[in-house]
Amino acid sequence: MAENLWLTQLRADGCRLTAARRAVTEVMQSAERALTPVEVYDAARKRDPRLGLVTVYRTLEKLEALGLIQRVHHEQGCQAFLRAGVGHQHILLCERCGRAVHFEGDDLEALFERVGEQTGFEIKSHWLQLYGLCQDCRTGF
Amino acid sequence: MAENLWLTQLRADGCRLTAARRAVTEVMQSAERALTPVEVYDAARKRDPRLGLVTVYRTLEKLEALGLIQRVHHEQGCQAFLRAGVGHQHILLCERCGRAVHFEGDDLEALFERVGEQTGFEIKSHWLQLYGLCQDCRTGF
DNA sequence: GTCCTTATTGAAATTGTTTTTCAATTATAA
DNA sequence: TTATAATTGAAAAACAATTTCAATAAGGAC
Repeated sequence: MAENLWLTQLRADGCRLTAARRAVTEVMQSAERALTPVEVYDAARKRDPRLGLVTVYRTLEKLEALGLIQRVHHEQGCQAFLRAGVGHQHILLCERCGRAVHFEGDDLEALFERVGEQTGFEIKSHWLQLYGLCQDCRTGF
Repeated sequence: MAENLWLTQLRADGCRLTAARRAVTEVMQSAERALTPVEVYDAARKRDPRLGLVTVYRTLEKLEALGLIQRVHHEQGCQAFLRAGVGHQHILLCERCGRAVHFEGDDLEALFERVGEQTGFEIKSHWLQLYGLCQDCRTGF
């Protein structure tokens, strides 16, 4: 019953392990870039051809609720999902191929303090995303 | 012909100044928080009751292209617009009332350098948004 | 001010995305 | 193996955004 971590988590949450959930889970776990629901649908149907788009939406919602995937915001629209980082991590996206990488270690406390003083706001959380060119896309292709 | 800056910019871009554009412009210029196209539509119709939603979409698109408004990304969905900041500014949003404030002066160069080294990416741009509670929402209401 | 040209408009239709409904299916515990 | 309740896919509905097109009106020319 060699289950992977996400399936174990789903089960711990009281979910049944179905072909649909396995397919969506595998797709999301192995994705190198953020995928839209339709992209997930297309990819997952190769593993489970009977899969419906509705189930993809529902499964993504569940995975997001469990913190296993996260939404990625692009210039136009924000309906793409990527496996979540561990702990407090942010995303770095390649502008050319879309590859997504997590990184950590932003130290923005000083910034928050200053902005808080200037604006009167109490800063609660933040959201940082970097864009650039990945190694492959920099060095030709 | 006391035109304000946005209308002057629109005209400079070759646009005609219509009631629809005046209405949408006024709404966006005075908005304290990010508004969705439908919210803009509702507010702008108080100034120009004949305004259609399609025109709101088109006008927002134009204003965004001119850099006068910008998209604001929320947890769920990213179809809200706010007047743009001047120069390199970021947004700080109140989690409770939605009020949006611009701030500047993030110094993230050191972070970019380190992340670039670690990941092999060439960092091109970044995107930062802060969330918190504004003064009013902190001190009761 | 009047006329003319053409950008702009609103309504309707279209397209695309997400959610809801519901009967059939199937994972899982007993 | 059976019972039961979660899960599913298909269809329909709701919602959002875009395209089409004839009517309107802004603004330059006179």
